[in-house]
Amino acid sequence: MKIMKKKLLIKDVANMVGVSTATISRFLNGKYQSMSESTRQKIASTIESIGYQPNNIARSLRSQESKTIAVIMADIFNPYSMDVLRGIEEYCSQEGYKIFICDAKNSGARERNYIEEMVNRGVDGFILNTTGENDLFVKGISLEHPVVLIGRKIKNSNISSVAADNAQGVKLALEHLLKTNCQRVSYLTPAPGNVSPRIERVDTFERFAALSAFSHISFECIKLAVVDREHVTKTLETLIASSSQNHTIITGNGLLSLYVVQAAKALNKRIPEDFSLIGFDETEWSEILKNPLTVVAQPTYDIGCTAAKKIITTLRKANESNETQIILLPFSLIVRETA
Amino acid sequence: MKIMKKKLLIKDVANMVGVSTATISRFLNGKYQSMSESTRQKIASTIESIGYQPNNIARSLRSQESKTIAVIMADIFNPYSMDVLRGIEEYCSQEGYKIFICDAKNSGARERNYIEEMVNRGVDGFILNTTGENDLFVKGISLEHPVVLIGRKIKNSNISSVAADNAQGVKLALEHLLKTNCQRVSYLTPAPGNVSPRIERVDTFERFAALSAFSHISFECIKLAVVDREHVTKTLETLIASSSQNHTIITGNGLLSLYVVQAAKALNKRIPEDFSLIGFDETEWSEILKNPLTVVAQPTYDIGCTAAKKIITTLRKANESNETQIILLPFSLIVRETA
DNA sequence: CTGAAAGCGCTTACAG
DNA sequence: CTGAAAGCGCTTACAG
Repeated sequence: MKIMKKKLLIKDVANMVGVSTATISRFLNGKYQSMSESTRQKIASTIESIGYQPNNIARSLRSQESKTIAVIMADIFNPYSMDVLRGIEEYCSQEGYKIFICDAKNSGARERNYIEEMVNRGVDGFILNTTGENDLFVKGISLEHPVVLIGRKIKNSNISSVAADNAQGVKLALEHLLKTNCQRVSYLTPAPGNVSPRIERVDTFERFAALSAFSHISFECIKLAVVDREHVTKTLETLIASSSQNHTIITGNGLLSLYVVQAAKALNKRIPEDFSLIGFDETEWSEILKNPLTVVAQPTYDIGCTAAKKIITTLRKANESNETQIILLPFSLIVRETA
Repeated sequence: MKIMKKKLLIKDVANMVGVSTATISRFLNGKYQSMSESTRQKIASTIESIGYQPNNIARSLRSQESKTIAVIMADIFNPYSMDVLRGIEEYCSQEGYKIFICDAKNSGARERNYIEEMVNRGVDGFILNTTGENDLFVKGISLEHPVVLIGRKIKNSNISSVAADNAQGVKLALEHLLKTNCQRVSYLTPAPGNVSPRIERVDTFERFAALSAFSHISFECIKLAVVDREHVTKTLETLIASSSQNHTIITGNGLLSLYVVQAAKALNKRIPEDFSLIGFDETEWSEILKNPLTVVAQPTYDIGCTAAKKIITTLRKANESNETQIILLPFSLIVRETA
């Protein structure tokens, strides 16, 4: 037996106060200058006492804004994504925005579906950690809706983006190696495809490899078409078989770091005794390894906050200047024991 | 320079096809029986070719349903929550529902705000991993909106819930210990407060402690008012100082497991040489420890799917029977090396 | 099988 | 400072 206390409407409030719905609406939207102090107070106390809350669906339909932002992540279950989301969520909720979180599961098709669905749900803007498979489509969307990209860029577009400074991150890792007696570096990365940070890092590695300061170190980039435990184990096995002394492996993300640590265990290799390891991205477990993991960490939480701030600022300035910005945030090196 | 291609409306489609908007609307809602085969086809091909997509805000306002479910988690950044969310997301998206994910950050006040906000945004139902601080309020909500609880229960209510079977989980852990020569068990848990699974586990521990089969083992429950690394380290230090032989610590969640492992490292204690450890909840890093962690794991993904299924079924059956269900899913024991 | 018309609950020019 | 009225983009009884 459901006791449906009838939902209160704006006209109920209007009747109780003895004014029109227009005035109540003005109150709800904070337009206090356009009403007398006394009506203002009457409305305030009435709403307070009966606990009226406006229907946001109706507000959105009429005002064409929903105070909602769609956040579409390429892969939400990556720890990187989680931390970024935390930043986005915190900033948005503090500014009165709600977020739709969508997981593209690394599929361009899913990503497109979500974007369309969110347009139809009237979100005010998008924060996109794009799969890299929808550059053209996303450019199109950005002409009609505010978009900020996180972690990934789209070439030849004027879409704002917030990301870690990959060139600086690679530099940080390599300069650290210069202080050791490292003679060989293998960078393990998922196949870059059209994913901008992966491309940037590989490019930076290759630039450094050509530098005379690094001439005593041999470089290689290993691009994994499939990232799972089995493939990483096989790769590591080959790598170690051919291993010279003072070999450092750099892993392109937290998942790869995890797989390498697992693979080393399976192959009975010790880190750093048998090879050194630097991971991109901080992980929950970095510190609890027998030898804690040395890591080059992104400011994930900041990336989230900054992206949220950028989109909300854009929304507020509406059709004003709204300049494109590429915001780069620095990595930090956390030296522990594996390198 | 924004090129706003004017958003297509239902009346545009109606004009193009040469029927009324009512007919288009019927098509959109799949009421094909109430139109001729030929209009149906004309509408289908027109919509397809111009790429019309209905405005969901308007649909929601009019039809009073939004195909949206609010998921409010006590603490989203708990790995447990993440896995449950994955299950919810997958089931919902497959059924055409979108979800709002909210993080109460373990605050009852935030939880209440989110619930109200979501009501005003017209969600069709709630999946709640409640903080335990809003039992009365949630009961009230459940009279007016479909609610399913996950992981946590509300006493004296007839709200459906999906959770792991805590009594069975504790049993699993303790029966495993019976096979070792364990003589002392310390169960580390966040202070139970009004959080049902914590209470259930403590109760079960105490029931078992009283059993003759366990009479050779001494039991204690340690309820932590604050859960952070520092407090756990202190607790562990005390615990170990007083330690008899064959001491097993059981941790009440993944975060506690992490802190205990870190604390052991800091205190220079080895697991399982100095004490054994069983963690509630599987973690990403269980396998990469020097001695991989023995764990009692919840079927998190299943919990999510099951909860999503329950709420969607309820929504579909509308005002039908809609029976209250308490669904208990089993833990599984993963024996590794720490116990 | 199809359409005219009312209405979902708000907001906002417009007029006073 | 305030209200009457139109309208956001759909859906749905009702009538035919």
